[in-house]
Amino acid sequence: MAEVIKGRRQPTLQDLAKAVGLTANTVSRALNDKSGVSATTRALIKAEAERLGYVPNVHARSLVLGSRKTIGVIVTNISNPFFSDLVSEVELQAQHAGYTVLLLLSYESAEREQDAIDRALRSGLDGLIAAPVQERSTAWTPIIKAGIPLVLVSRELPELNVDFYSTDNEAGIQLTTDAVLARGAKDVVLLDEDMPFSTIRLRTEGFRRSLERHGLAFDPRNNLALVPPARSFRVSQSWHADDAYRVASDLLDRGRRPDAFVVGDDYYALGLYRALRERNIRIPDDVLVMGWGNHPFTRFMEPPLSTLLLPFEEVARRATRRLLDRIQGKADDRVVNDHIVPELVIRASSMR
Amino acid sequence: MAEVIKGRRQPTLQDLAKAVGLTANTVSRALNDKSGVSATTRALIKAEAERLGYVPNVHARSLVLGSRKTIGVIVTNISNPFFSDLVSEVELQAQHAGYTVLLLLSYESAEREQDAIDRALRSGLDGLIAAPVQERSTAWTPIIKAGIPLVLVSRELPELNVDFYSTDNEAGIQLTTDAVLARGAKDVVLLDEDMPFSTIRLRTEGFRRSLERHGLAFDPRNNLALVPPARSFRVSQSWHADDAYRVASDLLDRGRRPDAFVVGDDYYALGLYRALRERNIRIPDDVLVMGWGNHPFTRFMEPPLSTLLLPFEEVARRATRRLLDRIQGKADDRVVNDHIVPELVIRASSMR
DNA sequence: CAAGGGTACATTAACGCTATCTAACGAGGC
DNA sequence: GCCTCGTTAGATAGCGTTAATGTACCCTTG
Repeated sequence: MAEVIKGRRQPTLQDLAKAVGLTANTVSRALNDKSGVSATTRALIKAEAERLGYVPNVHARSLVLGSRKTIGVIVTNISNPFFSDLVSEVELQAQHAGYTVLLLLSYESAEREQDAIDRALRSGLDGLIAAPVQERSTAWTPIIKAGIPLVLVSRELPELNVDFYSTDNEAGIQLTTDAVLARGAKDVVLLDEDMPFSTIRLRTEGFRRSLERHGLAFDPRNNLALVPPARSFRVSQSWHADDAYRVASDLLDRGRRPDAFVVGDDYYALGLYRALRERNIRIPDDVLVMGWGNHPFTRFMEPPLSTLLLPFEEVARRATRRLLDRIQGKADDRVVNDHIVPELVIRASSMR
Repeated sequence: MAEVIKGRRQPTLQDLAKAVGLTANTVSRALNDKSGVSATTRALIKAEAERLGYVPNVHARSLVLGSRKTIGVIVTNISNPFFSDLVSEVELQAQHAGYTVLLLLSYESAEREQDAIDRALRSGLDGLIAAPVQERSTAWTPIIKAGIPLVLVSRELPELNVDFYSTDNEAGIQLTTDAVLARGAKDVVLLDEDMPFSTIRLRTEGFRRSLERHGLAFDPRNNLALVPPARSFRVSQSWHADDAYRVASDLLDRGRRPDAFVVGDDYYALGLYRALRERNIRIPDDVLVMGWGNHPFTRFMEPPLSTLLLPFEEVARRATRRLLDRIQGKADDRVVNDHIVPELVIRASSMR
């Protein structure tokens, strides 16, 4: 009994061939809908395959075809809604194209990223979509050397000269900044993370330009409030709000009273709201607030937070299509650098 | 030139063997740290492997070893923080054990789940962790027949007779219900999703028992407010809050004034807060509110929401360990059914 | 009815790796 | 100096599939 259950291995192509009295080759062609098999034999084979519960061995298949029909995704952390949206959409697109997705997490650490790259390299992937952690691009060269198509998202590594898709951070910050300036704000503070990422640099730059375009001076000491970088990326990002709360409280306690805040993360707005509320500073009457990310909870903040809808799904869609094109050799030689402009979501926090 | 770049395929074991003047066999043993190779040759081989950038071909390796060192995870949706935490932790544990993770999403649809199962079956996985969508267990039997170790999480399928790990829904609802009852609530409403899941049934049951243990009657018409089931699982779950807002508003507009709400999802609390605020019903003075899930934003709600910390990471940790044990044949024959008790997080919304 | 062409299947050979078995070699014991 | 034994490496086989090539056989055609 036990022998029957435990000892029965998965039926192979050979077993199937023997069962129908044909050779493995014919059976293979029949199942893969290739020519050279009569309709009746094909039907017979397929019926028998069904009956035996035959499942082709991917390992053997991958070996001979040189492909596993799998793409890898390296992101820091899927607790971040941006990345979970991104990964979800990649999975969906990949699925449509008959690919599966290998998930590799780097947890915002260079060593873990290196490890993820190594594992990607050893996983026989057909392609890789990655949001890099470090600015050092050399970690990725083995992927390129191995001939594995690579598409970057979210954070750019210009030296690598590979396709890149991202939300347009510069356009985004200009949208949010302009929105408060259009409502008459004259003294705006950008509350953002103190991290050496290109994304954050672009935001600061765009912010400065928006102010200057409106004839306002940009002074880092006055117009910038920096939230210390994240401590851990495992846990949910509520500490983002805590840190922002502290930074905003300090600023307000120093007597600073800007008439608008533009933040780099909706969670910062959460902390900022509390800091303002504790000091009876009213939103939007006394101060305008613009968020970043359109997190699901923002619509239910009090007052509802104006924010920026980031097109991460579209980023993922384009990146995946591009990757699949590269895998299938259908892509042109041009290296894509695509920044997708986000969308303003205006709610009460910025309306006066 | 182009020929050199494009034509150079990945070096194989044979290439490496030729380069060092040995056979593939010896090289294999050297690289895999098996006995039968002298220390000096081993070092020589490893150096040459490094120099050539040799990466073993997983396809061939998987074929001969019969394993891909990959486990699959099927969940409905990683936008749900519970599942993203779950998947993250599975990835972390798997990584430690030298496994990679294949992500398959079912989007809360039976057809997509079936598709995910098919793809899992055809992916040559060593094992599978899944949170099932449908209650029909037959979809999973091919996995079991194929001898792929399966561990279920979050939603149970008793007929399947496989290991199961979950947060303890019954204990959880009793914790939250008892918390408001202990603060003197006499008329409690459970605001939960109207879905035929075992998890939700268990919650309703536990809720009823908590009331009865405190000598209170349970009447579905009075003590239950049902939120219509989710429409789509692609997008973030802010509509959860919308739906809850509507249901709560209806209830309040019918003149019903319970002295406590216990909800099945923190997002419901978000909608509930708004409905209450609009009617000038104060939390916690007029009504106590208990959430479910300890989402990152709950600490920053006004007032901060008391809620339930769900030990999804622990669930993932145990499930993954069990799966790896099964894969490695180290598990006992006993089928595990493990419910991990959540933890109360008491904040202002339930304190009076 | 022989030549030609297509169909339907079989035979053989990879794909790149690991495992088992075998051979060569040098060291040590009597 | 012969035998034994342990160590190191080579030879061979096989994992399950697909691709390339071969070979019957039947049908058509002049």
